[in-house]
Amino acid sequence: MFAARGYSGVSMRHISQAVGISAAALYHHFPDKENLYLEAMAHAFTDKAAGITAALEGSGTSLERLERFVDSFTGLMGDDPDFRALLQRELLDGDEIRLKLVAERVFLGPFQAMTALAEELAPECDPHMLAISMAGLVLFHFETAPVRRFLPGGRPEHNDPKIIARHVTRLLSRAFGDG
Amino acid sequence: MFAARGYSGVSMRHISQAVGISAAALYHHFPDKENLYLEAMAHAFTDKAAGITAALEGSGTSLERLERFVDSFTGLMGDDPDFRALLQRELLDGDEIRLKLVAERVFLGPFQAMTALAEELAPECDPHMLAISMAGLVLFHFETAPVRRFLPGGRPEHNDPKIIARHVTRLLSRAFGDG
DNA sequence: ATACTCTTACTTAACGTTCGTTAATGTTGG
DNA sequence: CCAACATTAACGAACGTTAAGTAAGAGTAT
Repeated sequence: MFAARGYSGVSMRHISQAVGISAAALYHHFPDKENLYLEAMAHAFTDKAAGITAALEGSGTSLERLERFVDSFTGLMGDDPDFRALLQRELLDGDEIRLKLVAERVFLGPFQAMTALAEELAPECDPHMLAISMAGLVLFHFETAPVRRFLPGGRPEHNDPKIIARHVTRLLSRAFGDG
Repeated sequence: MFAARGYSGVSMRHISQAVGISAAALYHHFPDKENLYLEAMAHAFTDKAAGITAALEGSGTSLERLERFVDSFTGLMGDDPDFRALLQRELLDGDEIRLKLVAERVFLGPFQAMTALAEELAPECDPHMLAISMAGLVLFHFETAPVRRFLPGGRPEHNDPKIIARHVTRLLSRAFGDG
């Protein structure tokens, strides 16, 4: 619900109704709405990054690991749209404390592996920026899904994680493959 | 205010206080909150795309136009953070009608020019997907600004539109520059 | 086995605040 | 004088939250 409607778009009564208990009963389990939200986020974000990091840290050439990363990342975003929405809402609404927490607890591991891969792929490039570019290249295709259908050339298959992965892999391979 | 806090995070009384009139007076100018929001959006989105389209449709080689597009797009996002935030909020919260309206009124022009450029750059590539990739490559650097400072290698200059533009241009040139 | 308490999980009812919105009423410049 | 623009006051609904009470189960002494 937070993924779909945002923090202030979901009331305690909405949640209670969805769970099947009274609104007051929620306060038996969570001290207040903010803590409920934080625990929901912590639950949604737990173990999401493990697969990504594993794909990046496995064996193989840098191009093979790049392809595995893109496959793993697109797969994650395709499988869990709520995770992606929560993430992007947090980027818009999260205060300093929450963003720092998410950065350290969720992003740090995979991001370090991504920068390491970035340095292998393009040593003359800023690894931080290249890592961000790789992630954005994937994420934006999911982020724009609801509007792309109204843009010329938009087809349902463009929302298929496999198709997105192939496109992104090809693009990045062209840039860094024959380095 | 809608860019910073979202639709349900801003009340009519908040707006009235910011404008310096009573909440009731707002209803002299707008029939209700939703229409006020829609007019605010329409205002924020007006003429935003003209510069992008111009950059894409000018003269020069495809690589030159690519560079001009990236410069123009990063400049726009750097100059008007509210526009970017509203755009991303709309992608999260916008219903079908609103998204279709934004797609046709704001995105269609530049997106068509982007797909045309994409076809020149990489005829064997899906132009729709490549256009999205070009946009995402730029936007994600702005979107992640608040969290990148907590990630390794993050430096303030990474938020500089010029630096972002140079990075993205180089990346895309590597992919499509040498045929 | 019965009666007792204690804890856990829940209920209904209500608190005070804020929400979007409307009604009725000034104020004011052309 | 009148249309435009503002005001104050209030409406009912929804908000987050709290208080007080209840039903069910576990553990334990009698």
